[in-house]
Amino acid sequence: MDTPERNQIGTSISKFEDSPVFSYINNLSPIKPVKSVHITQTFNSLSFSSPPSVFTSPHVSFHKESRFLKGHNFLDSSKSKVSSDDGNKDCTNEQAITNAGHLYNDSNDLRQCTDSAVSIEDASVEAPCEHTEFAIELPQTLKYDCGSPDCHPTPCCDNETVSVLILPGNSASVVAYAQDACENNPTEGEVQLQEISQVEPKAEGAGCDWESLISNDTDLLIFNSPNEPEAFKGLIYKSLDSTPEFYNFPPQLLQSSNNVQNMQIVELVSSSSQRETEDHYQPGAASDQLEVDKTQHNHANIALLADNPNEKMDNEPASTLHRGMRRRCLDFEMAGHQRKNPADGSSSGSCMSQSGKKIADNDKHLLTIKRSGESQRCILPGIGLHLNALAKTSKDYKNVKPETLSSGEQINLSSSSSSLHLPTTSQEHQHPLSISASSERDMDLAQDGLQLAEDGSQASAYLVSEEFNQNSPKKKRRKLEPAGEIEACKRCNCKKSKCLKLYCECFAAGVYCIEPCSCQDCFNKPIHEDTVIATRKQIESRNPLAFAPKVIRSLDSVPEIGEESNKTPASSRHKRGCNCKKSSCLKKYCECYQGGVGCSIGCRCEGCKNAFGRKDGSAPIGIEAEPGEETESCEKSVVDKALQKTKIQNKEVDPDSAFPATPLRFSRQLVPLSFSSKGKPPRSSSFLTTISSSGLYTSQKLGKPTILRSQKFEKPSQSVPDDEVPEILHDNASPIVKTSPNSKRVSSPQCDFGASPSRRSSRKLILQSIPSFPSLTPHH
DNA sequence: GAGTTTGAAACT
DNA sequence: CAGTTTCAAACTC
Repeated sequence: MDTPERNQIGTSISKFEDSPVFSYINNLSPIKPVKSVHITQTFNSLSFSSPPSVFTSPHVSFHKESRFLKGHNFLDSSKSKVSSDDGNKDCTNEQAITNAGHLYNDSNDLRQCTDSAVSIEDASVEAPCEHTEFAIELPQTLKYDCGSPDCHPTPCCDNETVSVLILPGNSASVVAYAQDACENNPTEGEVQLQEISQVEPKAEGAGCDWESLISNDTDLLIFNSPNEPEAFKGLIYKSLDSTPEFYNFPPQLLQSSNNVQNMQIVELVSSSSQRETEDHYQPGAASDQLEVDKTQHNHANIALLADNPNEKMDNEPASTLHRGMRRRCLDFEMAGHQRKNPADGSSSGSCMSQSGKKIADNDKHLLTIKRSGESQRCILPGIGLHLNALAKTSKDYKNVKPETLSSGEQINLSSSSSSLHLPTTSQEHQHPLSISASSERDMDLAQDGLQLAEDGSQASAYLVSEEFNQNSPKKKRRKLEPAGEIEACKRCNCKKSKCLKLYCECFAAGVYCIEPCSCQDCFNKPIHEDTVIATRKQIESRNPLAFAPKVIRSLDSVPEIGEESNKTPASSRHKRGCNCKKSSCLKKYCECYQGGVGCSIGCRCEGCKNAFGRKDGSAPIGIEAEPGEETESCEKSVVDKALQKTKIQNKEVDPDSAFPATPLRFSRQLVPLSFSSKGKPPRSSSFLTTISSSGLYTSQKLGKPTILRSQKFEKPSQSVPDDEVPEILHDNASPIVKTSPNSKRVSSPQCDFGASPSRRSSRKLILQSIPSFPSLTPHH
């Protein structure tokens, strides 16, 4: 009860407190609001803390991603469930999505959000695995400004709130619920139904998976109290400022969540604006209302998206997090009850309507989140969606996209082109089936979700879009997004591999091919999910690390999402090492170079001149350090820049110097976590976090987080490159200053990681006098 | 945009 | 494990 949350939450909480649920939660609540921590940090901590459970393949960076994925999942799930027609919803969805995707990017997102001024009032979701009902309530106000007339000018973002709703549950329950609502309130109910219908298909199966996923993923805050009918499945409080809290949930809770049939939800944010919205919003009432109201008023806020407190939060009281309330249905039958409940008169109707709205809102929240991410868009270029995530996300995205599109912010979502792709909200609505399908995926998504989120920005979007497309032909294909995103969307151009081999960047990255792909006879699509998975498994059977990120970064690298999180430890290396003979490791032909890492002993390259670090151990040329630091995504961006520079500079000077440090940063923000399996940054945008492919797939279909986890765990190596680290790290560890031929001094990437940003700054220092090869390098 | 180069992936 | 082939990205023009 005493939880700090209250303080933060403020008034909203008070209501909440009144509710038994609240008290219950409090009792349980392990959750503690995390305050100060930056979101990015949170992620980091989170992600790092746990190995990339999601992926089989070891990805160092994944940890972070994984969590994001979860977030996505939630979002997705919510989306799926909620397809909202309302433009408002769209907005929310967008936000939510953005949020999810941008956990890392928080700062950016927040900024954007503020700009966008999206406010999400509430989201209450009920997800029933069994019965869980997913009611998302959105206050009318939710509509925030997206441009919809209804929307309040108040910028949600300002208030910031990003709320993410996670809905696990079976869609069925939701549907029923909707139906009830319809009965009660035909108009509202219909709308809801529509939305719900979309969701329905998935829901049932998914719900359970979700839970498991969520629980597994841990990152998610979900927990259910089986006992309580209405028990919250999960509440997450989070102050925007403090992102991290999510993870704070006690394990117990998490576990409990597994048991729980219901899903949880979450989220959100809140800001004064939200509150305002809430105020506007008046819950219909009725039995359900309580829940709804709670949700509305007391939104469970999830810090998931937490934005950088610095940026946005500061403005906002932040404190408030909406609480997501979920009803829980102990029994499937219960679900039916719930359905009835909603149906119950006004309440149901109102609830329904509300719920429906809420759902939509939830999505919106997601969207809103995305918005925040918008800023990120650009940044995010790389978010890669894993197939798993994609599947889910796609669905979710679908929902979201539309909304986002409506808001227009979506477009921004960078790379997330996915969002862009998102065709339109309409699609979502149109394709309930897809949603159902998504449900499974969603489950998986929970795991992958993080990735999605990360990748999400870009890849995910793509994937999603694809899925949507495939799944729902009806749907309007993704609205093209802003041109900017398109870049991120770049994909493969496979002609003979059917995109089922590692030749295919998409496949290798664990994502489905998307429209942007120019591939022929592509099987790497959700439609061929089975094939993809089977193929993937085969490949993994041969090489368990086949889908692991090619560039392994030392744990140190774990950077905070925020700023330096990107910093890759100096130890970062290419998984297998390159075998370059003619490119001197100075071109993207070289995977090491492409990945922004120096060549290591493991490389068999000839005439290595890798600017990031030579095989011989010679210190990488100044530039190196930076690139290494960045995540793959970042790397790509960095690399690209570096390459460009190198091209320019190299012509004159050694390529080594070519890489600029700055780009990395930039990229980082965009895609902090992600790193493509290949490390193919090339695509710039796609940094999908590589999720272990296996994990993804498994998660997708199976929706069994556990399995995935196990898999993931199996591959320790990926998770931590410690092995590699030693040499490199050591080198890096010591802040080595390298001078680029250009005369720039560069600290080794490691330095960046380990070191504070200050180092970076130091990098820029130019030391012409210093020999290109720093004696510093410990290596021979 | 076509053609070439390159090196990873896949195959033997 | 080594050698060869296939493949698609990266690169050049």
